[in-house]
Amino acid sequence: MSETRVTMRDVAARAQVSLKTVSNVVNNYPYIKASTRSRVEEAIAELGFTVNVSARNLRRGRSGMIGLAVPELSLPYFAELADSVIRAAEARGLTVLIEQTGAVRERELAVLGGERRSFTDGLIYSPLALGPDDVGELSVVDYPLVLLGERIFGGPADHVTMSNVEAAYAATMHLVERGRRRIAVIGAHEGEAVGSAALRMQGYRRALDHAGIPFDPALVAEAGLWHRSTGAEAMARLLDDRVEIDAVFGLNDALALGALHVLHDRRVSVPGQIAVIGFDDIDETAYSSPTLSTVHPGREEIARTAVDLLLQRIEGPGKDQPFREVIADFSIVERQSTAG
Amino acid sequence: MSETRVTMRDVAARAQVSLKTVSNVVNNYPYIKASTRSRVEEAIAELGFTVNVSARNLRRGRSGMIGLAVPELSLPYFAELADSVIRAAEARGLTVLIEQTGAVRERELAVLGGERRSFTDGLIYSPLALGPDDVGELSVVDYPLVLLGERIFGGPADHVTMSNVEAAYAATMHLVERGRRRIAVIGAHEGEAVGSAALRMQGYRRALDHAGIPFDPALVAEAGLWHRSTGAEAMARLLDDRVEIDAVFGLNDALALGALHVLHDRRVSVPGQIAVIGFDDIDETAYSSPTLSTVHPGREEIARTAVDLLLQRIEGPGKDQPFREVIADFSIVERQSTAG
DNA sequence: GTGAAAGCGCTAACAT
DNA sequence: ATGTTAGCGCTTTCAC
Repeated sequence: MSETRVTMRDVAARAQVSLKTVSNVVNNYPYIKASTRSRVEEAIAELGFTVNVSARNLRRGRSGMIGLAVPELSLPYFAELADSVIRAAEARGLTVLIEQTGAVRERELAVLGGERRSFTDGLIYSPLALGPDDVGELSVVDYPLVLLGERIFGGPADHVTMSNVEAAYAATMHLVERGRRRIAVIGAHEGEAVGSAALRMQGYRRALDHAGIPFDPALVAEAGLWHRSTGAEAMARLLDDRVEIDAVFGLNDALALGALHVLHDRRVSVPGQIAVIGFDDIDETAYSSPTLSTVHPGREEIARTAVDLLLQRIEGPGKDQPFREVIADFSIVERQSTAG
Repeated sequence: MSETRVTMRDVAARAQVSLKTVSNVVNNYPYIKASTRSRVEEAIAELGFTVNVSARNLRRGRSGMIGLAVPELSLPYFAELADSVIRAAEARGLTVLIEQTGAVRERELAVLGGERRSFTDGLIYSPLALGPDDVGELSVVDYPLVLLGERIFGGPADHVTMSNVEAAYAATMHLVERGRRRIAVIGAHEGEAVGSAALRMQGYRRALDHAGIPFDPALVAEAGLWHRSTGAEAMARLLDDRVEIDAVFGLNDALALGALHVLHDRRVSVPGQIAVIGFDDIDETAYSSPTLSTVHPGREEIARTAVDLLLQRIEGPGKDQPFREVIADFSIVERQSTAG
């Protein structure tokens, strides 16, 4: 069934050339006589040769593969991010190896020292459970690393993030400008100083301040995990507590979609009685009922930038530069849930 | 910044043992004196040694890595499938390399002969654009391969699929049993003989036959791509054409969710006026408004089975067995969209 | 229980 | 424009 693998040596013998010439052809070395090249290509085709990438990697000391560590692919934001990273990497000739951490601190740390780091040229790392206390773990890292997200700032690595505070400010102002004053927020993490939750809350409060609306703690609903289910639960709690509300800001889309679901269930009209805005602009927001206004975080740009920074650390001119922090652009996408 | 890599040779020198002994320790070879082992482990820790996987792979002729080719991670079904496959593979000590084909025939074929096949021990392959005519391409494959889905039956590879016809029959009967007679179906692919669309349509028609309901072509809406947007368009077309409808069967959840969206927009009550059922049981169906009844296809089981079959082809007792076809169980999940 | 030697398939350096 | 040589880091016989 499985014949022994065809090697370059076989191709060389068949094409009556040296090993090196075959290698040159395979690697598109430019200076090869056309006749030689075609003879080699013929032999390759006839024998069905493909390079052994393990051998190539060993020799080159590089694998052309980068890791992407995300919490979970079943969270749409990360699935879409992975999609974008794979495309961006492909455009640069890199292959992406996805690792799921489950947003568990232990597993997030394990990824940093895992065996996979030895056959990956670098890592794009999107932690959800790590915090500033873990910066130490990052500084022992001796391979190219790009951080994504807002868990760790000023860490010993390149960092791509978005302007969370400004974006949350803009989202809140979007509601304020439409006459809303009792704006609930879903997804807060009490006592947390870093992370998307804290930053987005900051933007929310800043907008209220700016608009002269007093901050009311009763309007803040916690949600540890940012899933549809927790968003739904938080929304239900707010309604059950009979808090007066005319708008909801979900700190991510999943939360907002969960909230939307509960509002629909309870026959609360959106945006009539309560306007809703989310954050992330996942695909689904364009097809919910009603469609969800949200913050578009520039996912593609983030992915592209992360890959580029990593590539520069791997080989490029950025190899020894000080660590850089890139902040991606955002925009507000207005849909039905805040219309009118 | 980057010191030269620590190799087994360095560890051996430090621990005063031979290369082989270090290798034995790293690979958990059982017969090593405890004192030797701990000395080696100490040296490994002190030097921060990790095995070079490229070298190991080259030597072993295996990488411990399997490919998973899917259309797109941004399609929730495939994101969730990828999640499941990664978990199942991890449990067997395998790493998964995801490849996106974009559901483009050309790219689906390219994956089969791609360079990545040379550092992957096998492939789990979920084509969307291929058909029976492409079976030939599969038979030249000389590595372990497991097919997923319903594009290719009786092909030269192991195959994991679900009982599409029976599941679609059950979904349709679910509507019939709730008194629905004018059941529209969204997502048909005209003139296609294989694939999920054709099989699910078959189940639909069989259920109508069984219930003595005449088949009405006016109730069949095409949708080439199974996205929310195409589902929404198809639903809008049906409504605009004023076809009499009391239920909708979306051939997948995305289509059904798109339809749900349009119904909500047009103030059609679900399930009051029109009941809706989908297919796939993606996470989102539990949080739409209303929640969506659907077919649960046993995603976890499919993933686990696929990994197991592949592993058997790679190393196990199944290496030279005839090709197997495994059909996973399904179940109907009743939610609000068909309740009452 | 441990060591010595060979070589997996490829590419980089240095010829020619 | 092509060939020769050496060796990437590891595992695998086969000795001892």
